[in-house]
Amino acid sequence: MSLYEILKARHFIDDHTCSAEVMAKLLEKPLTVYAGFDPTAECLQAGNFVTIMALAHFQRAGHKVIALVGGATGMIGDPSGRSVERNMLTEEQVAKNLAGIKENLSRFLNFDGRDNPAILVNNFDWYKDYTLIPFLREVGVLFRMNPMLNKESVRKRLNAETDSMTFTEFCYQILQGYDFYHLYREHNCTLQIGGSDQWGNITAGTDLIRRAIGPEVPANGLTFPLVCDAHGQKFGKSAGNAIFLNAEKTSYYDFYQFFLRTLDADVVRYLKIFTFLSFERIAELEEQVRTAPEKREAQRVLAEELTLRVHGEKGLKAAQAASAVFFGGSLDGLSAEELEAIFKEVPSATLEASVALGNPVIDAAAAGGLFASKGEVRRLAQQGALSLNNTKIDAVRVLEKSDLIGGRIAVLRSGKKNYYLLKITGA
RNA sequence: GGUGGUUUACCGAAGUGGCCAACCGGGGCAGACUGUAAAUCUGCUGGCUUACGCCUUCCUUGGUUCGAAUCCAAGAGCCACCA
Repeated sequence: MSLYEILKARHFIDDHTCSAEVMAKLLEKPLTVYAGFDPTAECLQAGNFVTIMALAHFQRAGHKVIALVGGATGMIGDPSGRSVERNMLTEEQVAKNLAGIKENLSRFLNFDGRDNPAILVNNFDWYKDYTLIPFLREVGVLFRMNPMLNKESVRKRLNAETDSMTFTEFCYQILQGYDFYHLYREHNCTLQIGGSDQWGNITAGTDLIRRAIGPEVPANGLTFPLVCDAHGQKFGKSAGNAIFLNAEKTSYYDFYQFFLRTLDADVVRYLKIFTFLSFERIAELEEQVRTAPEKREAQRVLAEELTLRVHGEKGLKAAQAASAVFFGGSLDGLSAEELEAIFKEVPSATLEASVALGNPVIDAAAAGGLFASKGEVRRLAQQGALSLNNTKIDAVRVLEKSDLIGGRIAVLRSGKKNYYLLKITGA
């Protein structure tokens, strides 16, 4: 299978700046290709997976890949929404984020190999000493207002009733366009890939290169569809929070569970996009989704593949152990130590025995700061949503010494899957 | 700089002197049903010693009034058009 066919079959192709035939042909010969990442955090998110996997497919096919981290563009950013505030990242912070992102990427891309290693660049390196007047004289003159204004992202904002656009945001496309040009000159990079929302920024780059070098330069762009779930929600968010690749920000358990909860309607597509599993294996799993959906075998494979790749054997084991307890039901026979290990990432509160014991459980839960307010805990209890050590309790249930496992721990649960640990000292 | 508009809870959006802790929709949380689904139904969604009680809320500050999200004044933010 050619790279183009693979990308097509795995849902990585949305559009390209040339015809499909030309693009397919271009991909047959080794190219240098790049994609950009925002360095706003010290690690990447599940939302970056599509881009990462696309780069990985390119590298596997023998192309040279460049991951560009937008240390400069990230500072001015694309501040959609109301809060125009963008943190000016310090140089140290960018350096730190850069290292974290490289670590994340290295799970998918090969940076070290002797043959065809991927490289990581930071666009701050070529902007930090580029001052305004030279930039305007050398680069600014190559941009025309009309195409800039006609970009969909700009037009939409100009016509919007709210959220008008600042000059800074408007200039974003110039910088991203220049990035491509810079990489073309430095690394002979002739292809930029990105999500379909990057189309305007990518064409800004191809246009700039053509204008600066000439029409014969084969600079091209390729976009992939934005991944959404069957509800139309953007992929990579759980309860409004992004799924991060660092265990400190998203626990092994949450990471694993996020993929385990994939909808039937999405899971096959996700397997194609987010794993390297063969098409035969995916077809098998697809068959299982059809015949035995309640087993959720495809979801399990998806969660295992990704957890293993991102968090390794250890992370996968921890996630599965926690999942077994959370959904297996019983806490019987587990020691306080084991519980602490399994519930390591779960919110916990430490309370004095003198204040906690003999008083309603809901008081302890509220006092520990595990819930927004006491009213909320009471409400949950009244709705029958609260469990103590996996047994439902009501609002007046008092915390007894006999509730403490190992004399110091009680497991509190609200709803089906929200666990909290109450640690009692001095009992 | 000028003119007009706008500002209500997580988001959207009603409310234009008392019946307002504020209709409704979305979102979220929870319960039933389930496959840790989906769909559906139901309840909840400012705080408090659960209280037909109290407290803090409708951009801010001040005012009018027995009484203000609602009226007045000043200010701030945002948007549009014009310069």
